[in-house]
Amino acid sequence: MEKKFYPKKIEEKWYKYWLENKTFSTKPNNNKPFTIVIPPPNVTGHLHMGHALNNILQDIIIRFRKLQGYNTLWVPGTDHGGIATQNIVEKLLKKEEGKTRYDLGREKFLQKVLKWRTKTSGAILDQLKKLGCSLDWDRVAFTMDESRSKAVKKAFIKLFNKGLIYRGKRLVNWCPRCVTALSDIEVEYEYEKSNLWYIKYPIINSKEYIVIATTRPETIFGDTALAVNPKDARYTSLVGKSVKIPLIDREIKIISDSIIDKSFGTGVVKVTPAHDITDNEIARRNKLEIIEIIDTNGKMINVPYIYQGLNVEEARKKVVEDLGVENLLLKIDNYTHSVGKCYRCSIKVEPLMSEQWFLNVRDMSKRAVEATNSEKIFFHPQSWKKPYILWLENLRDWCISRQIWWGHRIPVYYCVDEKGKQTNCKPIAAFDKPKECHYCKSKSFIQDEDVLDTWFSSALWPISVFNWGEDENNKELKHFYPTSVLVTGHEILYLWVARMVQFGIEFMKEIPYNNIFIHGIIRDRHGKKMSKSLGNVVDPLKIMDQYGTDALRFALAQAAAPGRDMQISNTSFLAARNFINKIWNASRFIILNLKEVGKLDNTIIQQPIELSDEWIMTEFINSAAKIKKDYESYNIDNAAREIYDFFWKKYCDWYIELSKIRMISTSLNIKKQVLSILVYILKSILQLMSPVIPFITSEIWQILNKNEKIIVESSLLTVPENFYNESSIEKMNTIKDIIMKIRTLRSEMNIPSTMQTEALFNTLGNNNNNKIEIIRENENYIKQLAKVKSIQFCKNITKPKNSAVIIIGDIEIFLPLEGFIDIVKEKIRLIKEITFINQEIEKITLKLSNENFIKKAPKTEIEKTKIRLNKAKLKVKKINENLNFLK
RNA sequence: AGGCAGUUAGCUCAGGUGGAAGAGCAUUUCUCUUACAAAGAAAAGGUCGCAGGUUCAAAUCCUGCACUGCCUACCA
Repeated sequence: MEKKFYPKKIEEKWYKYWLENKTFSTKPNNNKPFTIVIPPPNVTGHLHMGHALNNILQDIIIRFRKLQGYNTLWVPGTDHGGIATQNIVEKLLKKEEGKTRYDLGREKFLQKVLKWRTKTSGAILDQLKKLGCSLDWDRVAFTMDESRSKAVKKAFIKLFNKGLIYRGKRLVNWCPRCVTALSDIEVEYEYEKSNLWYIKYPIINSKEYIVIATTRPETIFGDTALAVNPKDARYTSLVGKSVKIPLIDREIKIISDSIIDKSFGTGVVKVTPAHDITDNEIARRNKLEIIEIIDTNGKMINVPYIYQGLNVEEARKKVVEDLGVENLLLKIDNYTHSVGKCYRCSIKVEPLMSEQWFLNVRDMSKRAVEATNSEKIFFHPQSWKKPYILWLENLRDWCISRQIWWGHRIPVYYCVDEKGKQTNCKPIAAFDKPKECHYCKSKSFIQDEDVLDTWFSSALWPISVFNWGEDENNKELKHFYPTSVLVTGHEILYLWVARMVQFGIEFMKEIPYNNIFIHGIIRDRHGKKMSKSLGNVVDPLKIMDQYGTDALRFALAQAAAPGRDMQISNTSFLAARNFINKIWNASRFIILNLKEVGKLDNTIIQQPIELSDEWIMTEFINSAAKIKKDYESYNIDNAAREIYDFFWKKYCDWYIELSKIRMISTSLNIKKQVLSILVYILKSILQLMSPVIPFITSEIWQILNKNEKIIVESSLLTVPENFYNESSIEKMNTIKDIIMKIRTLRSEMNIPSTMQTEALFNTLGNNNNNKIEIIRENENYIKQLAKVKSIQFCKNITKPKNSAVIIIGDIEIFLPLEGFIDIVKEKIRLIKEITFINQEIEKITLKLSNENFIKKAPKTEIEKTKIRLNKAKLKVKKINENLNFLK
């Protein structure tokens, strides 16, 4: 323990130790469980700052609860990441072999993905280890392993048999690039500059036109009506009439629907039910025909030959051009609107008609809302509760099928006849291919081609990790479920969190967690979201190498106010690293001194014998209570700040410095006494720090207690409440104030630090024995920290020659500074102080002369103000006296 | 369009229940003082977004506005 900089090597050493000793492996025991399931990162993923933050916060919570004696469990795992993973492997396939997944076929392609995933999935888990995460590595789960697959099938079959899962042709969000349907929340909306095209539709049997405004002229071929608001007087006479669709001359009717906004565009809307959600609803209400004109690859179909096969953009250009030629384009406005994009590939989503599987979530949502309203689930911060409930209440059925290959294949089987043709029998949901159809006795079946939305398996995560799929009455599930808290960013609140609640209630009759801790997003120092395209990504692995894992953890913890985004930059990591180093060095000081006194029974705290002892104990008791409360209420940032403040500003700056007086004592007993307190507080604060900075605290703890349990497995030391002494804080403040004022003076007078001065404490009047008593008792402190060699006490003397003065209440402190005092400087200093105090006096006098203040303010407040005024007045008087003396 | 946050020192942020503006980083000055120069001591730096209101008293409570960010939405 010689080095002045803390050794980073210990991080690897300690994690290895924890792994080898299975420190984080948990079995149900008699203690109260505290459980967290990890938000499983995608197998494709590599650790970014967001992961680091998310997992560090979980780790902090788990580690703290372990210290408190809970039966803690944090379950690790990874997600198969459906579309995202398939996309990556497809790209790789194209690059390496120039092939598409169709060239390989389903089976071979899946083998390829599996092979790839075994290669990569270890990486992210190793990175979690590097972060120090106290996950139970005996329980690594994967959303597509056997047990999780069983859970998915089981859940599907239950829902299917209950009639909640159904198949139907509906308008869905479709990604033409991923060639699959997406759920409503997998679409991200972005603003885009575009145009509003005003198109003339000729009215039948008339020379008139009716003009519509649209952002999608290419979809006119799919129009099956025009719609106006029934209350729109401009058009009432036209409702019921027919118009011709430009370029194809198909006739459609003008209808009315109250959803139409009179003030938008011309107040007339072209209705394209097959490719617009609103239009689809209008069509349903008005029983309109649905004509599909865009296929699953985003190409035009069922349109005149010249447009056939064009993609949407090309078709738009051509249609606009042709409308112009026909003189049916009235005008083009600039227009900015939001367009939906695929959350996986950012390609524009096309709403289109497609046969998909849906899950009816109405009842589940209702019960999820009830659970929140009845306060079974708490949000941290609370502000997320409202949007969460609102979302659940407006939820539409969930499109759960995807037209990709990587994922849980829908466990639905259709029976086929001898010719291999699908029959009309009811499809069957089952774990395995059925033996025989109940209806037609056919023995051959085909399985549904689609796979399930990744989030379907994620929604089962809190129960599937406890092997619900295999046995829903197993001991572990009963013990660890419901889990204690879910820690997540708000970006997957709906995608994942809400659905876990729905499924938890559905399958376990109980919510999956009691608390939802939502943290913010990490931004760069300009407040921008970190993204690859912006090139502002900070790699946590690099930060760990550069500053150490503890520093990374501390910096993130300190910034993680619930629900608030955080800006983080190198200076935060630097500051954190310096703090870690401070801990190391302070511990070195104590350990070096411990060696000198030999063995110290550090389980016994000796009685505080002087002010600083009482003070640090009292401060510690206060801080410890705050830190614990902050950990428990997910205010990790506050806990980190309190730790920093207590340890550095109180323990190091004052207590350790003051302990040196006794440390240089020749009496072993005196040394032992102060060391026992130093060690007790060090050990306790190390414990309280250890959830945030597990490595350095483990190392120091072990040096302090060679034969004891490691800090991770220790129990929090009891706080000696009987040493609490409120008055010590006030007393200590008096001493600190004096020391700081002397230091300031010395600094302003440029007194060399090597020079010790004398100090005269001059008491004014008679009624201040209390304070002077405190100073008398603790004059050592002033000598030690303010570089004062001797202190004299006197009463009502006038200022000695060549000395500077400090006035604190009714005590004057004279520092004789023969040879150092600069009379001019001292004068300027005193005058400056007087002007400052005079301003204060003015303010207070004004306040006290306010009749209403005297009448209405509480008496204590008036008293306080009066005392302040008197003190200020006295100070001015004394400074003036000193000033006169200088003349 | 609606909802929710935020706006305090140059930067990043603290400031339960209203009673004299706080920290870290950066800056300046001194100090390698026997745990720590990745440190210590000190200084400087603020009309608490703007405008009203409630109150004896507002950074804090209320109303409006502005800007920033996020979420939601059937913006044709």
